[in-house]
Amino acid sequence: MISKSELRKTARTPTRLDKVDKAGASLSGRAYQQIRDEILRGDLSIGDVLSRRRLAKRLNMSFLPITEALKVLETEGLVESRPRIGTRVRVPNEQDIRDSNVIREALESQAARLSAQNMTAEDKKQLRTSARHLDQLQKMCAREHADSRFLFSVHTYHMEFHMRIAELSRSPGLRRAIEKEQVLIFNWLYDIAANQRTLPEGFHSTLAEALCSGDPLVADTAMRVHVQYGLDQVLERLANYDGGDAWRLKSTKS
Amino acid sequence: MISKSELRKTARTPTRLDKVDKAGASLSGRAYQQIRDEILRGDLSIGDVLSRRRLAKRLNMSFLPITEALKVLETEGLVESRPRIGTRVRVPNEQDIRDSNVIREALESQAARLSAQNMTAEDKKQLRTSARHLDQLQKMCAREHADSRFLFSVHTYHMEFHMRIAELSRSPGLRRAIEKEQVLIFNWLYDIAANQRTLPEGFHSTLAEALCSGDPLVADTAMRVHVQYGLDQVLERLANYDGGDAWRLKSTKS
DNA sequence: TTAACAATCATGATATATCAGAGATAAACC
DNA sequence: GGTTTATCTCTGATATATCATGATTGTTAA
Repeated sequence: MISKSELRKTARTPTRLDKVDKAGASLSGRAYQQIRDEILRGDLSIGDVLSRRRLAKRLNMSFLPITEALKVLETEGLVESRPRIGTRVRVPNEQDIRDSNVIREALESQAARLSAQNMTAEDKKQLRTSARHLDQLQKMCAREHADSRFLFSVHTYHMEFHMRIAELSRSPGLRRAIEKEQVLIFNWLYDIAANQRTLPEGFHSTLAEALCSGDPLVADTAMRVHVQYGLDQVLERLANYDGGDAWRLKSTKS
Repeated sequence: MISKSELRKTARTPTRLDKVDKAGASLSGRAYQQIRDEILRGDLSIGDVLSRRRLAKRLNMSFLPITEALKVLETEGLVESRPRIGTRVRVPNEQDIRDSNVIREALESQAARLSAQNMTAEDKKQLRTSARHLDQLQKMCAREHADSRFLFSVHTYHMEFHMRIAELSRSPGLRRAIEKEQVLIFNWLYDIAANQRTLPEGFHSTLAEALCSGDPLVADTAMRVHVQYGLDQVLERLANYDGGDAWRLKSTKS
């Protein structure tokens, strides 16, 4: 059994929402961070309309910084905008999910290759521990219906596990790319596949072992299996989610 | 021997600079395209300073659309900006090149895998032809000192060859990602390794054959070899290129 | 001659104001 | 009652103006 404090202890790298960056320097940077966080936290869900003016009022700035922030978020694929109509949190279609998974497979298998070559004994020990914890946590999720708060924290832990591997590749650029792609599918998966699917026994431990083997090809293959798993379930759930062309008349809370 | 008209004929997909998109609709979209093209064409080279006001005057618009365009180009990694100091075409360091290559390897090997599975007989035939042409063209470049106009067109042809493979993966998202990464390193490589290095005999034909084999793993490996080749030479040339902290006092032509 | 300093200039960041287009709404017409 | 149309409000897009800050340059004092 794992307590929450223990959970935090293993995840030492603050690699997710809580990066302050130099982006906080400018107003547009702060707006970017704020909106991004709210999307990632789920405060804004898929399809929610983002009014520049309302956001400006809420964040205490003119809507020019907001516009820039949304522009960036749009190029990152987190929101979508149609001229003179509106901006909303992006609603992905099946192809988007598929593509995202293809790219994720490419990037993370590359990270697996590099990590397998670069890991120290200490790295391996930590990764094995994380994997074991994660497997236990997810088994708990599958068994009883945990509250969404707990589900979220497990999801966060899962994400950090993958980001750890990305870091072990020792390629900052690759890490950034993976983080971006993770972020992209983050809210999609989290929103749609809210109740975790059941995973094979020792799902992450197996992956960790493959990485620790030191063989790039083995690591690559294991990661591909890992990423591919469960794509179909997600797609199936997505099918029930519409939100296609309804742009206005949504919850216009922000 | 290959004529230029023949060269065009084989490259049927207009997948590069000349995309008009819906980006041309808005002023900021047009600005984005224009500036991007000029960087890619080499009219603006690495380190060149981009004054928003001058650009605004030159493109006949206020500098707000320019600002948005540069913001997007910045998130794409084509330009870099320091608050209240200036904006310039991005000057990559060694790590940037390395990372870019790692990502490119990941994405393109993935494309190779998928392509190997998806290609029709017709696709294979066309790809083989393109590869043969490309090999011939590059051999010509290596032999005599061709003019930069010709070098550029060969480089373009090379890029289109890779984009063809990206398209054969049948994953629009992957294609987009590859194009973006290609664009990123495009001007770097073109500027720095202006005179082509000599390539192994039948460099691209070998790759094409691997793809046509239909085996994902073979295709993957071949693509990795292809991408990796010559990275060191590029890095060596980059070392001679400084431009580190000199922000102002550059050619302030735009 | 050189080092410190101050004025000036250019830059990006931001605010405010205005514009044009798309949807929604409701009145008017058949 | 159902359909059309006019208007009204919302949106993002753009222009202009102003601000704070870093860079440059010219001046002055040692």
